[in-house]
Amino acid sequence: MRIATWNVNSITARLDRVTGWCQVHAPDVVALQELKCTDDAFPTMPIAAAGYQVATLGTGRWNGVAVMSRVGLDAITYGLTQQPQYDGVDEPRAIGATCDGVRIWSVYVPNGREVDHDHFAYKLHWLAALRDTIAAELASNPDRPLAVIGDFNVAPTDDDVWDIAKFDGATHVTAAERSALAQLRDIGLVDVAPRALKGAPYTFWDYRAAAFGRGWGMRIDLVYANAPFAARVTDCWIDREERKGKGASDHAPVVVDLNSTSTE
DNA sequence: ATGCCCTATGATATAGGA
Repeated sequence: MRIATWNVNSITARLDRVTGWCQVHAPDVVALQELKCTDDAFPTMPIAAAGYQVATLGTGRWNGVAVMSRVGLDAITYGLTQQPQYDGVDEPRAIGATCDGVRIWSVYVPNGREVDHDHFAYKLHWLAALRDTIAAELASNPDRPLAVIGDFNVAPTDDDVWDIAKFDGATHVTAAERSALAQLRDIGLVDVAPRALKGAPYTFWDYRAAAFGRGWGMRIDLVYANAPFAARVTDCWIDREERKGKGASDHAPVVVDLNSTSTE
């Protein structure tokens, strides 16, 4: 079973890239982030033509998440339990679905903007709500494979950015954000380490300053898996090829391959 | 080395990205 996560930075702008990538790599499940469109505007028909059912949560120009699946799409959950609002708005940043017995959460964690910004406090609250939501699912269904995948907007370690000295005082690398990730791991999730096909294992390169060509990347798109999921992982890798060329998202897909349970 | 930004919007600038 092949599962991918990809911040596409607009599904309508990236539609041909997404369907083309699916043709080449044949994922069974794809978690999308930053749809930047409403549910009504989501290109459901082209995605269906590519062979995928899809569950979406999108409200417009910002945020938006989805799960695409060609192996079933059940028990869809929209948003987190007690998800905090930002500026009075329930933002579309999390969607859960069960695909062939595997529980998948596609998440787009708030950016935080600046450490002294309201958005940063919102980011930490949002991560706490994510922890609580997933902890409840793990408690009620401990043997079911589960993974939270998506754009976490946190680099877990200093090695996950191209130059930690450049991040002094910046978001994405603070102790508070990394502590929130640690609390997520404490409920029984592990960070499934991706294999870089070339260079460092980054998943994001800013559009500005030719960051990709310079290797100025970050690993912020993560696979957080429970033990039953992690036990089935045969490979995890980052498709940096997809970051190249005109019309690329600023994030590369992260792919995780699982073995089958048919021999059990 | 895959190049000095990209996207959506009540657009002709702006917010947001990280």
